[in-house]
Formats: sequence, C-alpha cells, structure tokens
Amino acid sequence: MVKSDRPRFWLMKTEPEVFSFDDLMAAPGKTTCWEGVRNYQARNMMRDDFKTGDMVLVYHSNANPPGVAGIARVVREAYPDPAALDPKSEYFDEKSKAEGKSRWVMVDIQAVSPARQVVSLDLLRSTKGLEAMQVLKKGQRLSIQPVTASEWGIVCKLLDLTAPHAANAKC
DNA sequence: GCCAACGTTGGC
DNA sequence: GCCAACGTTGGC
Repeated sequence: MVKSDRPRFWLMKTEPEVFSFDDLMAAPGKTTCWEGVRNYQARNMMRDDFKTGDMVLVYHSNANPPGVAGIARVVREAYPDPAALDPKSEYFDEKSKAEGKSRWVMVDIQAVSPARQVVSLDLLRSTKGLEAMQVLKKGQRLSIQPVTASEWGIVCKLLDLTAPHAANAKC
C-alpha cells in the first residue's frame, strides 16, 4: 500500500438557510448528496481528490455567525450531479443540457458529529495554528477547500464534539 | 444592502 | 490570448 499525499480533510461551505448541518443530521442516514457545486476548481477537487472516508468540516456561510457547524465524512465518491440537467432545478446548467450529460459532480457525505457550539469565523481567525486556512483569507470564495491534518486537529478541539466517540479515529 | 474579490464570458 | 464587462460570493 503506497502512502498517498492527497489531503484527507476538507472544508465544505453551505448556506444554512439552504441546507444546514442540522438538516444533514436530520437526513435519512444522516447522509446527503452535495449537489449544486458549479465551480470548476471545486468540482475538480471533488472529482479527483475526494475519497471515501475523508473527513469534512461543514461550514456555514452567510450565517450569523459564519463558522464550522460540525463534521462529516465522505461516504460516496464523485458521481454526476443530475440537477444540472433539470430545468426546474436552481442548479440547472444550460451547457450540460446541450452536451446531454452533467458536467458537474457531487459526493455523498454523512454527518459524524455536530459542534457543541458553532466555531465562528472570528474564533478560527484568532486561533493559533489556523493562520493559513483558506477560509480565513479575504475574498476566498471556493466552496470546497482542503484542510491540513494539523488544522483539522485544532478545529476539532474547538468544536468540542458532542459525539467524540464517532470522531475518535480521526480527531 | 454594500462592496471587495474573484470567476466566467465573449468581443476582438 | 487579452481584458473589460458582468455575475456571484460572502463578510460585514
């Protein structure tokens, strides 16, 4: 078995008004498909780098406060996002329709544990060791971002997970 | 609602 | 391939 250098930790943004971590907890099997990513860089990361078992920080953007609401794991690797072909979907994509197939992909993620309290952007910003996190950078709009193992460890402590047993292996 | 930052589009 | 115009993101 060759040791891989690929990131094993990710951050995924969602607007809680659209789909919150609570919604994920309430979903069947605490699992959902992560539809609607319409940015090539983000798509490529999901398509090429996301592996089953990778861990995810679920980040609430456009929220009060914005911050990490919980952790999840990747339970299904990239497959075509059918919403791109559905004219009634807000994620419909004219070009995919013209090509006859979705040019976008999604993965499935499953909730692992909510944060006891949302770890706000402010807190992330003021925590030593997280200075290089992409989400802290001004103008960083990517909805999918790699997270280093060290950052993951630090954020997990801040999250004070309510289901520590579930995260033991990775935290 | 403002607006800075960044991605995408399309004329050339 | 340049780059201006436009659209979107997302904190504030």
